[in-house]
Amino acid sequence: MSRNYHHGALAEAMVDQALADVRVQGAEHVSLRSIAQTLEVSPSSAYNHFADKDDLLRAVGACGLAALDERMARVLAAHPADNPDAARARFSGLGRAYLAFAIDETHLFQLTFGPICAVQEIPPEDTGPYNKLTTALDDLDRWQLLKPGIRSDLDLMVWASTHGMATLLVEGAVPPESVDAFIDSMARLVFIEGALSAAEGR
Amino acid sequence: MSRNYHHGALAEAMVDQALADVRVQGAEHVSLRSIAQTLEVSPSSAYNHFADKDDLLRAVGACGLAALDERMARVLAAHPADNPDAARARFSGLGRAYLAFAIDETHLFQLTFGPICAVQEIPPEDTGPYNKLTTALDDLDRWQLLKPGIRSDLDLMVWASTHGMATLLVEGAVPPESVDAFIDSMARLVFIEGALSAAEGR
DNA sequence: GCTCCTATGTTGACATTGTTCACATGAGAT
DNA sequence: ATCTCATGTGAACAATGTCAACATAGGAGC
Repeated sequence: MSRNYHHGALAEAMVDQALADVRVQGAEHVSLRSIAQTLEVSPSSAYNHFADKDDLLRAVGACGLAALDERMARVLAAHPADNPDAARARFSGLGRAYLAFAIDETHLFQLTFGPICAVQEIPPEDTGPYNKLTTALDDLDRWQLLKPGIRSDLDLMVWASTHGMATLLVEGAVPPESVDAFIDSMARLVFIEGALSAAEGR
Repeated sequence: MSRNYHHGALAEAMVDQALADVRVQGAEHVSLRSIAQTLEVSPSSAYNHFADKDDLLRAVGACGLAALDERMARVLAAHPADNPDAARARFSGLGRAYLAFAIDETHLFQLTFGPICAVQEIPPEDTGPYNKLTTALDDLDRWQLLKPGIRSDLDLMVWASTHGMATLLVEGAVPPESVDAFIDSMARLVFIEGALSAAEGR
Protein backbone atom coordinates (compact mmCIF):
# COMPACT_ATOMS: atom_id res chain seq x y z
CA MET A 1 0.00 0.00 0.00
CA SER A 2 2.96 2.27 0.57
CA ARG A 3 4.04 2.29 -3.05
CA ASN A 4 1.50 1.33 -5.59
CA TYR A 5 2.60 -0.23 -8.80
CA HIS A 6 0.20 1.57 -11.09
CA HIS A 7 3.04 2.43 -13.41
CA GLY A 8 3.54 -0.86 -15.17
CA ALA A 9 6.72 -1.88 -13.39
CA LEU A 10 5.17 -4.70 -11.40
CA ALA A 11 5.89 -7.30 -14.04
CA GLU A 12 9.58 -6.48 -14.08
CA ALA A 13 9.71 -6.20 -10.33
CA MET A 14 8.19 -9.65 -9.97
CA VAL A 15 10.62 -11.16 -12.43
CA ASP A 16 13.51 -9.54 -10.58
CA GLN A 17 12.31 -10.79 -7.23
CA ALA A 18 11.59 -14.24 -8.62
CA LEU A 19 15.05 -14.30 -10.14
CA ALA A 20 16.59 -13.44 -6.80
CA ASP A 21 14.54 -16.09 -5.03
CA VAL A 22 15.39 -18.73 -7.62
CA ARG A 23 19.07 -17.94 -7.20
CA VAL A 24 19.00 -18.70 -3.50
CA GLN A 25 16.31 -21.37 -3.07
CA GLY A 26 15.94 -22.95 -6.47
CA ALA A 27 12.85 -22.74 -8.63
CA GLU A 28 11.04 -25.55 -6.82
CA HIS A 29 10.86 -23.56 -3.62
CA VAL A 30 9.81 -20.13 -4.77
CA SER A 31 6.26 -19.10 -4.04
CA LEU A 32 4.11 -16.58 -5.82
CA ARG A 33 2.70 -15.41 -2.53
CA SER A 34 6.02 -14.72 -0.89
CA ILE A 35 7.18 -12.81 -3.93
CA ALA A 36 4.03 -10.71 -3.77
CA GLN A 37 4.53 -10.21 -0.05
CA THR A 38 8.11 -9.06 -0.52
CA LEU A 39 6.89 -6.56 -3.09
CA GLU A 40 4.07 -5.50 -0.75
CA VAL A 41 1.48 -6.42 -3.28
CA SER A 42 -1.52 -8.69 -3.28
CA PRO A 43 -0.88 -12.29 -4.35
CA SER A 44 -3.43 -12.15 -7.11
CA SER A 45 -1.91 -9.10 -8.75
CA ALA A 46 0.53 -11.41 -10.46
CA TYR A 47 -2.26 -12.72 -12.64
CA ASN A 48 -2.54 -9.40 -14.42
CA HIS A 49 0.90 -9.98 -15.89
CA PHE A 50 1.46 -13.70 -15.94
CA ALA A 51 -0.92 -16.46 -16.87
CA ASP A 52 0.57 -18.73 -14.33
CA LYS A 53 3.28 -19.32 -11.80
CA ASP A 54 5.08 -21.28 -14.47
CA ASP A 55 4.68 -18.34 -16.81
CA LEU A 56 6.58 -16.13 -14.37
CA LEU A 57 9.22 -18.81 -13.96
CA ARG A 58 9.60 -19.00 -17.71
CA ALA A 59 10.40 -15.30 -17.74
CA VAL A 60 13.06 -15.96 -15.12
CA GLY A 61 14.39 -18.82 -17.22
CA ALA A 62 14.72 -16.45 -20.15
CA CYS A 63 16.87 -14.21 -17.95
CA GLY A 64 19.03 -17.23 -17.23
CA LEU A 65 19.50 -17.95 -20.91
CA ALA A 66 20.37 -14.31 -21.49
CA ALA A 67 22.93 -14.39 -18.68
CA LEU A 68 24.55 -17.47 -20.15
CA ASP A 69 24.60 -15.89 -23.58
CA GLU A 70 26.22 -12.77 -22.19
CA ARG A 71 29.01 -14.78 -20.63
CA MET A 72 29.65 -16.49 -23.92
CA ALA A 73 29.53 -13.21 -25.82
CA ARG A 74 32.18 -11.83 -23.50
CA VAL A 75 34.44 -14.73 -24.38
CA LEU A 76 34.05 -14.11 -28.08
CA ALA A 77 34.69 -10.40 -27.61
CA ALA A 78 37.86 -11.15 -25.68
CA HIS A 79 39.34 -13.30 -28.46
CA PRO A 80 39.07 -11.91 -31.98
CA ALA A 81 39.27 -14.95 -34.21
CA ASP A 82 42.08 -13.75 -36.43
CA ASN A 83 44.66 -16.40 -35.62
CA PRO A 84 44.69 -20.12 -34.78
CA ASP A 85 45.55 -19.65 -31.15
CA ALA A 86 42.66 -17.28 -30.65
CA ALA A 87 40.33 -19.67 -32.44
CA ARG A 88 41.30 -22.43 -30.03
CA ALA A 89 40.94 -20.09 -27.10
CA ARG A 90 37.48 -19.12 -28.29
CA PHE A 91 36.35 -22.69 -28.46
CA SER A 92 37.67 -23.75 -25.08
CA GLY A 93 36.63 -20.45 -23.56
CA LEU A 94 33.04 -20.96 -24.67
CA GLY A 95 33.01 -24.36 -23.05
CA ARG A 96 34.46 -23.02 -19.84
CA ALA A 97 31.97 -20.18 -19.80
CA TYR A 98 29.09 -22.62 -20.15
CA LEU A 99 30.39 -24.76 -17.31
CA ALA A 100 31.19 -21.77 -15.13
CA PHE A 101 27.63 -20.59 -15.53
CA ALA A 102 26.36 -23.97 -14.43
CA ILE A 103 28.63 -23.93 -11.38
CA ASP A 104 28.01 -20.32 -10.38
CA GLU A 105 24.29 -20.26 -11.06
CA THR A 106 23.24 -23.79 -10.33
CA HIS A 107 19.62 -23.07 -9.57
CA LEU A 108 19.19 -20.69 -12.44
CA PHE A 109 20.76 -23.22 -14.77
CA GLN A 110 18.36 -25.88 -13.57
CA LEU A 111 15.39 -23.64 -14.19
CA THR A 112 16.58 -22.42 -17.58
CA PHE A 113 17.08 -25.94 -18.88
CA GLY A 114 14.48 -27.65 -16.72
CA PRO A 115 11.05 -29.03 -17.51
CA ILE A 116 9.24 -25.73 -16.92
CA CYS A 117 11.09 -23.77 -19.56
CA ALA A 118 10.68 -26.02 -22.57
CA VAL A 119 13.65 -25.18 -24.76
CA GLN A 120 12.29 -24.85 -28.24
CA GLU A 121 14.24 -26.28 -31.11
CA ILE A 122 16.98 -23.95 -32.30
CA PRO A 123 15.68 -21.74 -35.13
CA PRO A 124 18.00 -21.19 -38.11
CA GLU A 125 18.47 -17.50 -37.38
CA ASP A 126 19.38 -18.11 -33.74
CA THR A 127 21.99 -15.79 -32.26
CA GLY A 128 22.22 -17.40 -28.83
CA PRO A 129 24.64 -19.86 -27.28
CA TYR A 130 24.18 -22.48 -29.96
CA ASN A 131 25.00 -20.05 -32.73
CA LYS A 132 28.10 -18.90 -30.90
CA LEU A 133 29.27 -22.47 -30.63
CA THR A 134 28.67 -23.03 -34.32
CA THR A 135 30.69 -20.00 -35.37
CA ALA A 136 33.53 -21.03 -33.05
CA LEU A 137 33.58 -24.43 -34.72
CA ASP A 138 33.50 -22.83 -38.15
CA ASP A 139 36.52 -20.76 -37.17
CA LEU A 140 38.40 -23.84 -36.05
CA ASP A 141 37.51 -25.47 -39.35
CA ARG A 142 38.68 -22.47 -41.33
CA TRP A 143 42.07 -22.58 -39.63
CA GLN A 144 42.17 -26.34 -40.24
CA LEU A 145 42.54 -27.14 -36.58
CA LEU A 146 39.92 -29.88 -36.57
CA LYS A 147 40.71 -33.48 -37.25
CA PRO A 148 39.71 -34.27 -40.82
CA GLY A 149 36.20 -35.42 -41.47
CA ILE A 150 34.65 -34.68 -38.12
CA ARG A 151 33.01 -31.33 -38.81
CA SER A 152 29.58 -32.62 -39.74
CA ASP A 153 27.18 -32.74 -36.78
CA LEU A 154 30.03 -31.68 -34.52
CA ASP A 155 27.86 -28.81 -33.22
CA LEU A 156 25.36 -31.27 -31.85
CA MET A 157 28.10 -33.40 -30.35
CA VAL A 158 29.90 -30.53 -28.65
CA TRP A 159 26.69 -28.96 -27.46
CA ALA A 160 25.51 -32.23 -25.98
CA SER A 161 28.87 -32.86 -24.33
CA THR A 162 29.09 -29.46 -22.75
CA HIS A 163 25.49 -29.39 -21.69
CA GLY A 164 25.82 -32.88 -20.26
CA MET A 165 28.96 -31.98 -18.36
CA ALA A 166 27.16 -28.93 -16.99
CA THR A 167 24.27 -31.11 -15.86
CA LEU A 168 26.58 -33.57 -14.16
CA LEU A 169 28.27 -30.69 -12.36
CA VAL A 170 24.97 -29.26 -11.26
CA GLU A 171 23.73 -32.60 -9.98
CA GLY A 172 26.95 -33.11 -8.06
CA ALA A 173 27.66 -36.32 -9.97
CA VAL A 174 31.03 -34.90 -10.87
CA PRO A 175 33.20 -32.45 -8.92
CA PRO A 176 34.09 -29.00 -10.29
CA GLU A 177 37.74 -30.06 -10.44
CA SER A 178 36.98 -32.34 -13.35
CA VAL A 179 36.27 -29.41 -15.64
CA ASP A 180 39.88 -29.31 -16.74
CA ALA A 181 39.89 -33.01 -17.55
CA PHE A 182 36.74 -32.52 -19.57
CA ILE A 183 38.13 -29.62 -21.57
CA ASP A 184 41.39 -31.49 -22.19
CA SER A 185 39.54 -34.57 -23.32
CA MET A 186 37.46 -32.50 -25.69
CA ALA A 187 40.58 -30.92 -27.12
CA ARG A 188 42.18 -34.31 -27.66
CA LEU A 189 39.11 -35.45 -29.53
CA VAL A 190 38.60 -32.56 -31.91
CA PHE A 191 41.98 -30.86 -32.47
CA ILE A 192 44.53 -32.20 -34.93
CA GLU A 193 47.56 -33.71 -33.28
CA GLY A 194 50.24 -31.24 -32.30
CA ALA A 195 47.74 -28.42 -32.02
CA LEU A 196 47.10 -29.00 -28.34
CA SER A 197 48.26 -26.17 -26.13
CA ALA A 198 49.30 -26.89 -22.57
CA ALA A 199 46.54 -24.85 -21.00
CA GLU A 200 43.43 -24.80 -23.11
CA GLY A 201 41.19 -21.81 -22.57
CA ARG A 202 42.61 -19.31 -20.12
CA MET B 1 -10.43 -50.04 4.96
CA SER B 2 -11.28 -52.90 2.63
CA ARG B 3 -7.75 -54.30 2.55
CA ASN B 4 -5.46 -53.25 5.28
CA TYR B 5 -1.78 -53.07 4.70
CA HIS B 6 -0.68 -54.53 7.99
CA HIS B 7 1.64 -56.85 6.19
CA GLY B 8 4.47 -54.52 5.36
CA ALA B 9 3.77 -54.17 1.68
CA LEU B 10 2.60 -50.59 1.87
CA ALA B 11 6.03 -49.15 1.21
CA GLU B 12 6.43 -51.13 -1.99
CA ALA B 13 2.87 -50.43 -3.04
CA MET B 14 3.43 -46.70 -2.62
CA VAL B 15 6.63 -46.79 -4.62
CA ASP B 16 4.88 -48.72 -7.37
CA GLN B 17 1.98 -46.30 -7.47
CA ALA B 18 4.29 -43.30 -7.35
CA LEU B 19 6.31 -44.81 -10.17
CA ALA B 20 3.19 -45.20 -12.25
CA ASP B 21 2.11 -41.65 -11.52
CA VAL B 22 5.53 -40.23 -12.30
CA ARG B 23 5.50 -42.04 -15.62
CA VAL B 24 2.32 -40.33 -16.74
CA GLN B 25 2.36 -36.93 -15.07
CA GLY B 26 5.97 -36.27 -14.23
CA ALA B 27 7.38 -36.03 -10.75
CA GLU B 28 6.33 -32.39 -10.27
CA HIS B 29 2.68 -33.29 -10.45
CA VAL B 30 2.40 -36.34 -8.27
CA SER B 31 0.78 -35.92 -4.88
CA LEU B 32 1.21 -37.97 -1.78
CA ARG B 33 -2.46 -37.69 -1.01
CA SER B 34 -3.65 -38.97 -4.35
CA ILE B 35 -1.27 -41.90 -4.12
CA ALA B 36 -2.67 -42.72 -0.69
CA GLN B 37 -6.18 -42.33 -2.00
CA THR B 38 -5.55 -44.69 -4.91
CA LEU B 39 -4.20 -47.24 -2.45
CA GLU B 40 -7.21 -46.64 -0.17
CA VAL B 41 -4.99 -45.64 2.67
CA SER B 42 -4.76 -42.60 4.87
CA PRO B 43 -2.44 -39.85 3.64
CA SER B 44 -0.43 -39.88 6.81
CA SER B 45 0.37 -43.56 6.58
CA ALA B 46 3.12 -42.71 4.16
CA TYR B 47 5.12 -41.18 6.96
CA ASN B 48 5.61 -44.56 8.59
CA HIS B 49 7.76 -45.56 5.63
CA PHE B 50 9.15 -42.39 4.15
CA ALA B 51 10.52 -39.36 5.86
CA ASP B 52 9.20 -37.13 3.23
CA LYS B 53 7.53 -36.81 -0.11
CA ASP B 54 10.98 -36.33 -1.59
CA ASP B 55 12.07 -39.50 0.16
CA LEU B 56 9.41 -41.46 -1.67
CA LEU B 57 10.37 -39.81 -4.93
CA ARG B 58 14.00 -40.75 -4.34
CA ALA B 59 12.90 -44.37 -4.11
CA VAL B 60 11.16 -43.96 -7.44
CA GLY B 61 14.29 -42.37 -8.86
CA ALA B 62 16.26 -45.42 -7.78
CA CYS B 63 13.85 -47.57 -9.78
CA GLY B 64 14.56 -45.35 -12.75
CA LEU B 65 18.28 -45.85 -12.41
CA ALA B 66 17.75 -49.58 -12.12
CA ALA B 67 15.60 -49.62 -15.25
CA LEU B 68 18.28 -47.76 -17.17
CA ASP B 69 20.93 -50.12 -15.90
CA GLU B 70 18.88 -53.09 -16.95
CA ARG B 71 18.56 -51.78 -20.49
CA MET B 72 22.30 -51.34 -20.65
CA ALA B 73 22.95 -54.78 -19.17
CA ARG B 74 20.77 -56.29 -21.89
CA VAL B 75 22.95 -54.65 -24.52
CA LEU B 76 26.12 -56.07 -23.00
CA ALA B 77 24.55 -59.49 -22.75
CA ALA B 78 23.55 -59.38 -26.42
CA HIS B 79 27.08 -58.66 -27.61
CA PRO B 80 29.85 -60.77 -26.06
CA ALA B 81 32.97 -58.68 -26.46
CA ASP B 82 35.09 -61.28 -28.16
CA ASN B 83 35.68 -59.52 -31.46
CA PRO B 84 36.15 -55.96 -32.68
CA ASP B 85 32.77 -55.68 -34.33
CA ALA B 86 31.02 -56.73 -31.15
CA ALA B 87 33.09 -54.27 -29.14
CA ARG B 88 31.95 -51.46 -31.41
CA ALA B 89 28.39 -52.67 -31.24
CA ARG B 90 28.56 -52.71 -27.44
CA PHE B 91 29.73 -49.15 -27.31
CA SER B 92 27.18 -47.73 -29.69
CA GLY B 93 24.50 -49.97 -28.26
CA LEU B 94 25.07 -48.62 -24.78
CA GLY B 95 24.71 -45.09 -26.07
CA ARG B 96 21.54 -45.94 -27.92
CA ALA B 97 20.12 -47.68 -24.86
CA TYR B 98 20.77 -44.60 -22.74
CA LEU B 99 19.08 -42.35 -25.26
CA ALA B 100 16.19 -44.73 -25.79
CA PHE B 101 15.55 -44.73 -22.06
CA ALA B 102 15.46 -40.94 -22.07
CA ILE B 103 13.01 -40.93 -24.97
CA ASP B 104 10.76 -43.72 -23.70
CA GLU B 105 10.72 -42.72 -20.06
CA THR B 106 11.05 -38.97 -20.20
CA HIS B 107 9.50 -38.23 -16.85
CA LEU B 108 11.30 -41.00 -15.06
CA PHE B 109 14.57 -39.86 -16.57
CA GLN B 110 13.96 -36.33 -15.36
CA LEU B 111 13.28 -37.52 -11.86
CA THR B 112 16.20 -39.94 -11.74
CA PHE B 113 18.67 -37.26 -12.78
CA GLY B 114 16.80 -34.28 -11.40
CA PRO B 115 17.42 -32.11 -8.36
CA ILE B 116 15.46 -34.32 -5.97
CA CYS B 117 17.56 -37.42 -6.48
CA ALA B 118 21.03 -36.05 -5.90
CA VAL B 119 23.28 -38.36 -7.86
CA GLN B 120 26.20 -39.10 -5.61
CA GLU B 121 29.65 -39.23 -7.03
CA ILE B 122 30.45 -42.58 -8.64
CA PRO B 123 32.09 -44.91 -6.11
CA PRO B 124 35.06 -46.99 -7.33
CA GLU B 125 33.22 -50.28 -6.98
CA ASP B 126 30.21 -49.06 -8.96
CA THR B 127 28.52 -51.65 -11.15
CA GLY B 128 25.91 -49.34 -12.69
CA PRO B 129 25.70 -47.52 -16.01
CA TYR B 130 28.98 -45.71 -15.55
CA ASN B 131 30.88 -48.90 -14.94
CA LYS B 132 29.32 -50.50 -17.99
CA LEU B 133 30.46 -47.59 -20.10
CA THR B 134 33.97 -47.87 -18.72
CA THR B 135 34.27 -51.55 -19.51
CA ALA B 136 32.96 -50.95 -23.03
CA LEU B 137 35.64 -48.32 -23.52
CA ASP B 138 38.28 -50.67 -22.14
CA ASP B 139 37.18 -53.28 -24.63
CA LEU B 140 37.49 -50.81 -27.50
CA ASP B 141 40.93 -49.91 -26.23
CA ARG B 142 41.98 -53.54 -25.99
CA TRP B 143 41.01 -54.12 -29.61
CA GLN B 144 42.86 -50.92 -30.54
CA LEU B 145 39.79 -49.36 -32.06
CA LEU B 146 40.25 -46.00 -30.36
CA LYS B 147 42.21 -43.17 -31.87
CA PRO B 148 45.60 -43.08 -30.20
CA GLY B 149 46.02 -41.03 -27.07
CA ILE B 150 42.39 -40.31 -26.34
CA ARG B 151 41.65 -42.96 -23.74
CA SER B 152 42.36 -40.90 -20.65
CA ASP B 153 39.24 -39.21 -19.25
CA LEU B 154 37.28 -40.53 -22.20
CA ASP B 155 34.76 -42.05 -19.75
CA LEU B 156 33.90 -38.61 -18.45
CA MET B 157 33.67 -37.21 -21.96
CA VAL B 158 31.44 -39.96 -23.32
CA TRP B 159 29.27 -40.00 -20.23
CA ALA B 160 28.80 -36.25 -20.39
CA SER B 161 28.03 -36.38 -24.12
CA THR B 162 25.47 -39.10 -23.85
CA HIS B 163 23.86 -37.69 -20.76
CA GLY B 164 23.76 -34.26 -22.36
CA MET B 165 22.21 -35.61 -25.53
CA ALA B 166 19.63 -37.40 -23.44
CA THR B 167 18.82 -34.18 -21.63
CA LEU B 168 18.48 -32.27 -24.88
CA LEU B 169 16.12 -34.96 -26.16
CA VAL B 170 14.06 -34.86 -23.01
CA GLU B 171 13.78 -31.09 -23.07
CA GLY B 172 12.73 -31.18 -26.70
CA ALA B 173 15.68 -29.04 -27.69
CA VAL B 174 16.60 -31.67 -30.22
CA PRO B 175 14.33 -34.10 -32.12
CA PRO B 176 14.61 -37.87 -31.69
CA GLU B 177 15.73 -38.16 -35.30
CA SER B 178 19.06 -36.62 -34.41
CA VAL B 179 20.07 -39.64 -32.37
CA ASP B 180 21.67 -41.22 -35.43
CA ALA B 181 23.65 -38.09 -36.18
CA PHE B 182 24.84 -38.03 -32.60
CA ILE B 183 25.97 -41.64 -32.60
CA ASP B 184 27.71 -41.20 -35.95
CA SER B 185 29.47 -38.10 -34.74
CA MET B 186 30.61 -39.91 -31.64
CA ALA B 187 31.95 -42.77 -33.75
CA ARG B 188 33.87 -40.37 -35.99
CA LEU B 189 35.47 -38.82 -32.94
CA VAL B 190 36.62 -41.91 -31.08
CA PHE B 191 37.12 -44.70 -33.63
CA ILE B 192 40.28 -44.98 -35.68
CA GLU B 193 39.77 -44.23 -39.34
CA GLY B 194 38.50 -47.09 -41.40
CA ALA B 195 36.86 -48.72 -38.43
CA LEU B 196 33.52 -47.02 -38.95
CA SER B 197 30.74 -49.38 -39.82
CA ALA B 198 27.86 -48.19 -41.91
CA ALA B 199 25.24 -48.68 -39.26
CA GLU B 200 26.63 -48.24 -35.79
CA GLY B 201 24.78 -50.07 -33.08
CA ARG B 202 21.89 -52.02 -34.43
C1' DG C 1 -11.88 20.34 -17.52
C1' DC C 2 -15.15 16.54 -17.23
C1' DT C 3 -16.32 11.77 -18.21
C1' DC C 4 -15.62 7.17 -19.26
C1' DC C 5 -12.79 3.13 -20.11
C1' DT C 6 -9.20 0.11 -19.45
C1' DA C 7 -5.26 -1.48 -17.16
C1' DT C 8 -3.93 -2.59 -12.87
C1' DG C 9 -4.20 -3.81 -7.94
C1' DT C 10 -7.25 -5.66 -3.73
C1' DT C 11 -10.30 -8.64 -0.99
C1' DG C 12 -11.93 -12.72 0.12
C1' DA C 13 -12.56 -17.25 -0.82
C1' DC C 14 -11.74 -22.27 -2.32
C1' DA C 15 -9.55 -26.55 -3.18
C1' DT C 16 -5.35 -28.90 -2.70
C1' DT C 17 -1.13 -30.08 -0.72
C1' DG C 18 2.60 -31.61 2.71
C1' DT C 19 3.01 -32.50 7.35
C1' DT C 20 2.12 -33.46 12.31
C1' DC C 21 0.14 -35.25 16.50
C1' DA C 22 -2.78 -37.92 19.28
C1' DC C 23 -4.90 -42.15 18.92
C1' DA C 24 -6.48 -46.93 17.35
C1' DT C 25 -5.33 -51.67 16.23
C1' DG C 26 -3.50 -55.90 14.93
C1' DA C 27 0.17 -59.41 14.94
C1' DG C 28 3.84 -61.60 17.01
C1' DA C 29 6.76 -62.38 21.18
C1' DT C 30 6.70 -63.58 26.02
C1' DA D 1 -3.57 -64.38 27.63
C1' DT D 2 -1.05 -60.17 27.73
C1' DC D 3 2.18 -56.77 26.27
C1' DT D 4 4.39 -54.22 22.91
C1' DC D 5 5.71 -52.24 18.80
C1' DA D 6 5.05 -51.53 14.15
C1' DT D 7 1.73 -49.83 11.33
C1' DG D 8 -2.53 -47.38 9.86
C1' DT D 9 -6.35 -43.58 11.07
C1' DG D 10 -8.52 -39.04 11.97
C1' DA D 11 -8.51 -34.47 12.52
C1' DA D 12 -6.17 -30.49 12.14
C1' DC D 13 -2.82 -26.64 10.47
C1' DA D 14 -0.35 -23.67 7.63
C1' DA D 15 0.95 -22.69 3.06
C1' DT D 16 0.14 -22.57 -1.73
C1' DG D 17 -1.91 -21.64 -6.56
C1' DT D 18 -5.83 -19.79 -8.47
C1' DC D 19 -10.14 -17.34 -9.29
C1' DA D 20 -14.12 -14.13 -9.30
C1' DA D 21 -16.07 -9.88 -7.84
C1' DC D 22 -14.78 -5.48 -6.79
C1' DA D 23 -12.08 -1.01 -6.38
C1' DT D 24 -9.40 2.68 -8.44
C1' DA D 25 -6.14 5.43 -10.87
C1' DG D 26 -4.83 7.69 -14.91
C1' DG D 27 -5.08 8.64 -19.59
C1' DA D 28 -8.23 9.18 -24.09
C1' DG D 29 -11.72 11.62 -26.11
C1' DC D 30 -14.97 15.12 -26.09
